[in-house]
Amino acid sequence: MTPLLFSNFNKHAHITEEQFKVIEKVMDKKLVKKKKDLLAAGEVSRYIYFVEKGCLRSYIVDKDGIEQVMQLVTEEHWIGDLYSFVTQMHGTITIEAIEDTEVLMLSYTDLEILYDEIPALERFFRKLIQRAYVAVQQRLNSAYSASAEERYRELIRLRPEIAKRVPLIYIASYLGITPESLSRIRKSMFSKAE
Amino acid sequence: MTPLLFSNFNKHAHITEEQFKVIEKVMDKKLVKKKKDLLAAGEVSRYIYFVEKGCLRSYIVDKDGIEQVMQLVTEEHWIGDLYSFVTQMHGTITIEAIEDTEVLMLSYTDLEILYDEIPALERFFRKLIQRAYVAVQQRLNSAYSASAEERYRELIRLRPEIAKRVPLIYIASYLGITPESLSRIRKSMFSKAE
DNA sequence: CGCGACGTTGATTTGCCTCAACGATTGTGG
DNA sequence: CCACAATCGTTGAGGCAAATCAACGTCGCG
Repeated sequence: MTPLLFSNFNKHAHITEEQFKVIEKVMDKKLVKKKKDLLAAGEVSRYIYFVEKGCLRSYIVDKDGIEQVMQLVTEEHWIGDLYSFVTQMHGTITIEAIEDTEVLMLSYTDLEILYDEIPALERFFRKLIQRAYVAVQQRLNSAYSASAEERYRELIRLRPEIAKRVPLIYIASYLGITPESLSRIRKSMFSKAE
Repeated sequence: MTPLLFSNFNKHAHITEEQFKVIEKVMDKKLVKKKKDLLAAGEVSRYIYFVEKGCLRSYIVDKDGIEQVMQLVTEEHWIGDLYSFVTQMHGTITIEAIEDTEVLMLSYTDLEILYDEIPALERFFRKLIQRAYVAVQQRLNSAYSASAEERYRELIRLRPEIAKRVPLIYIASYLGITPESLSRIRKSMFSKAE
């Protein structure tokens, strides 16, 4: 029994214990050591992952060879290369553990079957992706209209646990700035007694 | 009968004609004149909209009073303030017609009922939002790692009809740049014989 | 016709990047 | 268990892409 996952489902949907047992049966646990990849760019992503313990980042490598962090995820959140997962084509995203991490894996083929068996599961993921869409749209707005310092303050406000746990180089990349710039921003924020 | 909507549903789901008739019955048509609002910031968005004819933009006004265009949408696409729609809280997005436009409206309350009656409809919107999520995530990556000119070229490549139909001021805002910068980018692109 | 919306051009500024160097930790193989 | 390397964070100097501020031409339309 994995209570974190059960409560996660029931935050935004109504999955019965019987339904949950069916889902749980097809999900395997996987451990990922710090700095190791859960998914490598170029692979077809056959799974999406629910984080039970630890911390992960997903990133792409842009045309200049720069890693661009897309997601920073801790316990009780889902992560994956959604493009590759839903199309079952080769992906561009790498997912790497920032700490030793435990995830539960849900495969594409199992999920397709479960969607037909358990409509509440499809509802859950529809709502999950709705929220993710709204969140990334807001990040895009910030990228275009807020300064680097404002984006960093917003991250601290909305996701304090990320700001604490994740090395600044990944925070910087997630905010679309260089580590040097983030360092200077922090310096000026602390000297301004804030 | 609205064949555009029926074919749109069946691009990524399987909606029978009987199911479609049920959906169609609750959707009203609305005309929006050029420059008029379909949805104003501050309202609760009770509808999502399918564009049958015309062109719309959605935007927010940022803290400095600058309009930030979030979506540019033409025929056979959906638009809405998803945050306000799914939470039924006050929204921040305005939707305005760029041309005289005809939309079909689907209300929150009707959709909630239809989700229970027609699981295929829930599947359709799950997939629709999945694609929207992937697209906006890619825009975010571009915002952080591509130049303004690269983003503009990408828009022309991926959405040529938008680049043709939409005034440059809105294109610029959608790309997160000023109209002056877009003008200079276009000048240099054309002089470079491309 | 006159006015607002749209697009362009020029001069100047600026926020963040690049490049370079250097401590402090952490981890690891000999 | 220690030496050495890699990772992480910081600081400084200089550069650049795009913003800002200002002005102006054109077009469509009420």
